[in-house]
Amino acid sequence: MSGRKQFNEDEALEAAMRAFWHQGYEATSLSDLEVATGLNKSSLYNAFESKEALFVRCLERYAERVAKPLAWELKKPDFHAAITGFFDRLISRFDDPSAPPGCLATMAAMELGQSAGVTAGLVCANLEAQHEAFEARCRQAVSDGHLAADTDCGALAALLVSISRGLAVLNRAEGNSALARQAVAGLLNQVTPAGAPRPQ
Amino acid sequence: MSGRKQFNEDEALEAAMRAFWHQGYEATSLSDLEVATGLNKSSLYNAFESKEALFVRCLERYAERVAKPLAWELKKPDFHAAITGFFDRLISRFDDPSAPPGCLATMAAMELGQSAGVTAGLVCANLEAQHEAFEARCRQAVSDGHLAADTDCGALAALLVSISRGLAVLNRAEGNSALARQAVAGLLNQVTPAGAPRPQ
DNA sequence: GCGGTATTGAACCGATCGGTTCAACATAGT
DNA sequence: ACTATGTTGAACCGATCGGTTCAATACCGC
Repeated sequence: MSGRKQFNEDEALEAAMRAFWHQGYEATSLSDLEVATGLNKSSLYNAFESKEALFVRCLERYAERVAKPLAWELKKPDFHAAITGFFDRLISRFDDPSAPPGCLATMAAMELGQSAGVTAGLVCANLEAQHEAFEARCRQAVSDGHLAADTDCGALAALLVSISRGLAVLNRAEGNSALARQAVAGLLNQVTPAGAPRPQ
Repeated sequence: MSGRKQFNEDEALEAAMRAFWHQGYEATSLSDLEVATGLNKSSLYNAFESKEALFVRCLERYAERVAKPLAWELKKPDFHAAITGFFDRLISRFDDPSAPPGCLATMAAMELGQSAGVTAGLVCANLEAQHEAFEARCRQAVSDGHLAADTDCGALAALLVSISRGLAVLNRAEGNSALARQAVAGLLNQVTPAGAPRPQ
């Protein structure tokens, strides 16, 4: 009941998430996490069971605090505005110098691959969630008349997932958002041209 | 002059490349490389200067032996066939169980980020090369009348780069090519519908 | 067989890894 | 002030890391 209760778990998680986001899972050592969180190794081990367990918490936090707000853009009633909003917001995160480059979930996907374990499962679930969000939005666009009735929503959604992950790769590699910006421009030209319903 | 000359450098490089491709740069230890190449640690250090130098050689080999043949598909005279050929061939590599999942260059891009060093430069150069190859092909399609005259070829090329890297992420994460296949189908539906010249 | 060389195995280096333990410490409630 | 509790620092564990060295070995051309 009594005793000291300081040390904000939320702040620690945020700091750890950013550390992992900067350097990847393996490259981030417990020492790095100590520095990032300002916590002692013992405290870290005490609060979170292990490095992997901490990383899982960080991935969950990332999905909740970073990925989900992006998906909110898809709620816009106009399909073109929704897609534009999503990718514009993604690009502006790339431009934010306070945000680490790339995407934590994408880094984890490449690093951990399909290795057994909780993390790999989370990575796949994250991918699936993004796919379903896009697919649901595309289906809505079809019933709204913003997309042709015969649109393969699953395929289009997979394409959008692929693009968003590819953008993260581009941003991670070159550090700026130049190429990613071009890619988004290309996307908006080709896939969802302004003026809503696609011809033909 | 005389002496022994066995130990095929080409085979060693191939094996090392596949090892890096499977596990990433950091996660592949010298011991792993010993097992993969069948060479002694001393031999590796003797033939290639260091682990990083070996990795650079592997990246160069990857660009030459894996990436370049993919780009050859772009030489097909019909634009739609060229793009289809590129991505179909990429997908079939994902289906090849003898090929490691994902893409070595993309893994390196995520892992090494924009960290200083030779490798980071190579990764960016690789990205730029792919972008230029796509852009040149798009320009040709414009002059062939396969793409609208006002097409932003740089943007479209960046989009295609982004998609191809995103596909590697998808394949890496889920191990199969299901989602990647869907994404390519979406791409072919939206960006380069069969029947050549895009409407409008 | 002989000489010379490519290759090997093994030992070793300092450093770091994730994980664990525990005594010392600081603090908030009583 | 006392005590219970959260936190800290430091030492330690076994293991592995990339890198280096060197004597022993296997093999080729002669």
